[in-house]
Amino acid sequence: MAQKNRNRYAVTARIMKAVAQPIRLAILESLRDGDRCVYDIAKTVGAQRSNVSRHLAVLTSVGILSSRKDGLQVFYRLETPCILNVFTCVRGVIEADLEASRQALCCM
Amino acid sequence: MAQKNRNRYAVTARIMKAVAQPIRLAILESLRDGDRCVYDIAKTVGAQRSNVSRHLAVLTSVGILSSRKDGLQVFYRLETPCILNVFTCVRGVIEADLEASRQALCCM
DNA sequence: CTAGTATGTGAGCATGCACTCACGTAGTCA
DNA sequence: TGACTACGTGAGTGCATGCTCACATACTAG
Repeated sequence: MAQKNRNRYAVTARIMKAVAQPIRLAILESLRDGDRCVYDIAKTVGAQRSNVSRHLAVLTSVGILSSRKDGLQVFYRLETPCILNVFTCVRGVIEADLEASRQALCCM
Repeated sequence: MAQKNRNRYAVTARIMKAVAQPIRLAILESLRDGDRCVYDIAKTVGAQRSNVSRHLAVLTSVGILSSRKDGLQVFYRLETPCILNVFTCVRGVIEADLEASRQALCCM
């Protein structure tokens, strides 16, 4: 049971780590509206293509993205769009932080 | 605008990184039902107290936890329980992965 | 076949991070 | 005051990770 939980935490952490990186978050949002090729993603995100290629590999390895080759280009696609919900989750944390800061200021 | 997004991604990634770690996920779940002291958390999670203490500091620094001193003990509390929703988000990804594997097997 | 383009990848480097050990600090109890 | 307890933290270590450069690969167009 404890072992099962440990495993569950490991898997969950692995997926979250794949997402918990600024460039990779940008990549995910750039794919929100449909498939795009590496060159295109790199331009939007503002990073080097070789670097973006590695990030895409990480996201693909945990099953969040899938790729499809079309001629010279490789198109990446959001396989599990539900991952974008983490933005909402984290937004909750950020807003709570802001609220806490506001309260702290009010009481001074 | 692009700068603003970059900043947003950085903040989001920082919070997600704070959570994307097996022990810290275990800590969060152990606090689901109420405040607990460090010694207690360490016992549940199965890690050394000094290590747990550091993890607690990380989670506190991003505003997810808050601490309260009571005599010898320090009690930690889930300040933003909504962060537990990430478990649901990631569960979606895991289940999609499983489904994909199943489909792949069926087609063989 | 040749030139050119989009992508992936090995190597190397710098940085960050998780973990442990040992010690310091703050509080309790006799 | 002195022994004990819960907690935090500096220092050191080993490993993971992000980035870049250069090159290999796969495909297209002429």
